[in-house]
Amino acid sequence: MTRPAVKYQFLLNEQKRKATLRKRKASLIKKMNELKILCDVDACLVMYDTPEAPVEVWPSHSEAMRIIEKFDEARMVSPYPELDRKAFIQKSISKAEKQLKRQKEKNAKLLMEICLNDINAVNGLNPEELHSLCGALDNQLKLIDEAINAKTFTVKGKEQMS
Amino acid sequence: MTRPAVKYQFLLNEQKRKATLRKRKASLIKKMNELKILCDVDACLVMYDTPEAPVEVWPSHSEAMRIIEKFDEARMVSPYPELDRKAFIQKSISKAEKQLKRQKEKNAKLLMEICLNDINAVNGLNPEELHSLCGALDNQLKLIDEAINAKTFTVKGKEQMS
DNA sequence: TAAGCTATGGTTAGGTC
DNA sequence: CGACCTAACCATAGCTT
Repeated sequence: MTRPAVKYQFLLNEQKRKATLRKRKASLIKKMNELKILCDVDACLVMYDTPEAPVEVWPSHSEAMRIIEKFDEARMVSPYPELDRKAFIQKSISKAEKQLKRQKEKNAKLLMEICLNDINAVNGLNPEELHSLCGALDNQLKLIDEAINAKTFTVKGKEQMS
Repeated sequence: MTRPAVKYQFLLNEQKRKATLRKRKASLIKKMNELKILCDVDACLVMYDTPEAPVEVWPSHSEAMRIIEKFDEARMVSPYPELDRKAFIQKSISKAEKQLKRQKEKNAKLLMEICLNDINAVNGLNPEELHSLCGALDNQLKLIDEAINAKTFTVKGKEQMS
C-alpha cells in the first residue's frame, strides 16, 4: 500500500511478510469492526496462514458460527443432510427463535443508544434527518413484526407435522 | 474515520449509512485481497446487512466453503455427526488429498512467480536477502514433504480400516 | 521477534452531478 | 441512488530499539 517499495505481489522475504501480515491483519480486523459498528452489519472473517496453521476467526468464535450458519442456509443445503425432515424443521424453529431473540436485543440496544447517547443529537437534527430517523425506527418495528410472523408461521408448521 | 463529523457509532441517517457501507465494504474486500496476495494467506469474509438480506461472501463462494471447512475442523467437531466412522475417515482422506493438491499448486505457483517475474529481483538481491529466499524455498520443500507424509499416513489408515 | 516512529500515499466523509 | 471529486484523516513500509 503505502510506499510500495517493491512489486505488489507475494513477499518473498519472510521477515517482511510476517511483519506485514501482523500489521495488516490488525488493520483489517479494525476496519471490519468499524463497519459493524457504523452500519450494524453482521460480518465475520476466517483466516489461516498455512493449511497447518490454526484457524483464526473474528470477531469471535461464537459469532462466526452464527454468521456461517446463515451462509449454510443461503447454500439452500442442510448442513445436516442425515437428519430427517421433522428434526430439521425443529432445528429451523430453534434457529428462528434465536433470530427473534437477537432481533429484539438489537432493537433494544438501538433504542437505548438513541435514548442515552443521542438525545442531544436528536434534538439537533434537521427535519430531513428526523424523517430518516423515523424511517429507521419504522424499519425496526417492521423487522419485529416480520420476526414474530416468521415465528408464528414456523410454529404452525410444527403443529401440522405432529 | 476520515473527518468523523459525528460520533463514532451506528449511523442513524440511512442514506449516509448505505453510502458508508458501500464504500467501506469495497475497501475492506480490497484490503483482504491485498493481504492474501502479499502474505499468501487463506481468508474469507462472510457478511449480511440484516437477517433478511442475502449473505455475501468473499473472495468467492467456493473458496469460502473451503476455508470454513477448516474452521469446522478446528472446532474439533465433525459437521456430520450422523456419519459412521468409516465414512467420516473416508471424508478425511478426500480432504487430505484436496489439501495436498492445493499445496502442490501453491508451490508450483510460487516457483513460477520466482522464475518468471523475479529473476531480475533475485539477481539484485544482497546476500542476506538471498539467504531469506533460500529459507523460504526450504520451507516450501518441507511443506511438500509434510503433505506427502500426511497423505501416506492417511492412506495407511484407510487400508487398516477395510 | 515485536513495538514505536515517521514520511508517504491510500482511504473516505461530505458535497456535487 | 450511485459515480466522481477533494480535503482531511489514517494506514503502513521501512527503520530503529
